[in-house]
Amino acid sequence: MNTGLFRFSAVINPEMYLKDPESSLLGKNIIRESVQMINELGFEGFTFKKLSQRIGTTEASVYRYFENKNKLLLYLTSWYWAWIEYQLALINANINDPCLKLWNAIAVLSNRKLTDMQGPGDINGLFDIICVESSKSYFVKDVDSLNSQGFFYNYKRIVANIREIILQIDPGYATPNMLISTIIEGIHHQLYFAIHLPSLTDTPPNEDYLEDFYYKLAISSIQNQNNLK
Amino acid sequence: MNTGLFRFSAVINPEMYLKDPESSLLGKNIIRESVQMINELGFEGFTFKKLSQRIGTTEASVYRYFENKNKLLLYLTSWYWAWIEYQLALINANINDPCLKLWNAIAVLSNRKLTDMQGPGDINGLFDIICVESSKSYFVKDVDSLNSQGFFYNYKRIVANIREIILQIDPGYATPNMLISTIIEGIHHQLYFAIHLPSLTDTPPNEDYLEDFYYKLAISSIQNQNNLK
DNA sequence: CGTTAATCGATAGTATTACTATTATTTAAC
DNA sequence: GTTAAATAATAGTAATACTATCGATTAACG
Repeated sequence: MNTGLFRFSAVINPEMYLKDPESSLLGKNIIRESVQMINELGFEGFTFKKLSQRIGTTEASVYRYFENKNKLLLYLTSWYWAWIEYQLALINANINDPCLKLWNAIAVLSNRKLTDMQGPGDINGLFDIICVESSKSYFVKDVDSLNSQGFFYNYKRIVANIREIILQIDPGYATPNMLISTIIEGIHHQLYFAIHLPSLTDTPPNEDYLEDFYYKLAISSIQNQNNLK
Repeated sequence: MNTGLFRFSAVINPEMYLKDPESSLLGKNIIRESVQMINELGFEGFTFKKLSQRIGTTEASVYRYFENKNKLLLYLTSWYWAWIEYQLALINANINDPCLKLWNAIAVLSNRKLTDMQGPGDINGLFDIICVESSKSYFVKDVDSLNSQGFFYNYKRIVANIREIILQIDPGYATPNMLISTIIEGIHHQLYFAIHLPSLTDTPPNEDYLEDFYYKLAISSIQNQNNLK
């Protein structure tokens, strides 16, 4: 619950929707229930028809908000990255140690360090969608067109954001973008593998094994880049 | 061209197909053209109808070989991993240094060190499918059922294979599976990002930047796991 | 040489998906 | 109280993802 005098509001490229889902009750229902249903049915099994039946409206009404379900997925992922940007700003406010900042960032990306301010909607359900379905928003034939329309801007901002932290640790580190995107996608994969394909990951020895693994991976890569033959 | 007296043959779980595509000319056409068409149209745009028109047969005939296009994708990815297992065996035959073995493995996984023995079919086209589409074979609602039927066995074998190399470098390394699956998925992502979302990766400074990055990442993680606070 | 079985092509048909269009009704805005 | 906007209701289309049936061809076997 948000009891404060300000609240989080995601900045989303308006071209992702036909009508702003935040602007009406129906729009909010579309967002809330689509998160639920994508997790229940998987993105392939999810359709606007099923969604409209569940929220007691018609397919045509849903289509007035989103061109198709891929655009809806793009909207959800962009919303998530805006939320992450906000979480990063909060958790690293007034912190100077760049290593701690990196640790915090990795914890936030692992959905572990959530500030007490709750997000609107089901943020855990949304995180599950990010882990399982979000790569389907860019592994598509029209990725270049989507990219030129700025549909991946929110994701890119997070990568740029964490790149600055890494460069604070070592301004000479050569491949910060590769490191960050490897870690982000890695977190999502490992969480999925832990549930569905456990032999592709390792049994968690402790609570924060995931942050631990990726933080150490990052730090050792940064520190060792010039020490290896 | 294979001019030798033995040739590569992939071992695939027979439950992935209804009729072995290797057993007939039509089956081989299905495999060859589906690799082409999935790359041209993307997996979502690819249909059995379009495939059958292209190879001059009927939809029903294609359905006699594969239950649906997801099973075909599973077949293609399994075929790829069998091919990789064979490549790994060749490139690391008679090599003792586990670090060199790891480097070779990462080079093979990056589609860079191909032995002179050509694989049947378009291995580069298949590799593109692996980078872009293969995660869609496990990010599905019925992943657990597919997994229990052994449909990801060939992938798991590669991970187990490279885990042994890592444990040769350091028998005490705690998270070899996480490291390997992170690297494998990372390679595929970075190659895709380099073409379509370049701000999520870094501009390649040299030819083997990708192997270089992931090899250093692996080695520094292995060497440093106990040196960090 | 003839029978049988397997394979494939041809055709047809169904349920679902992914939309688009139209109209009437309700709600909100001024 | 009028006007405009939003939505519900209905209908319809093209494509997708299959399934079923039926001959024609080929191969396998005795």
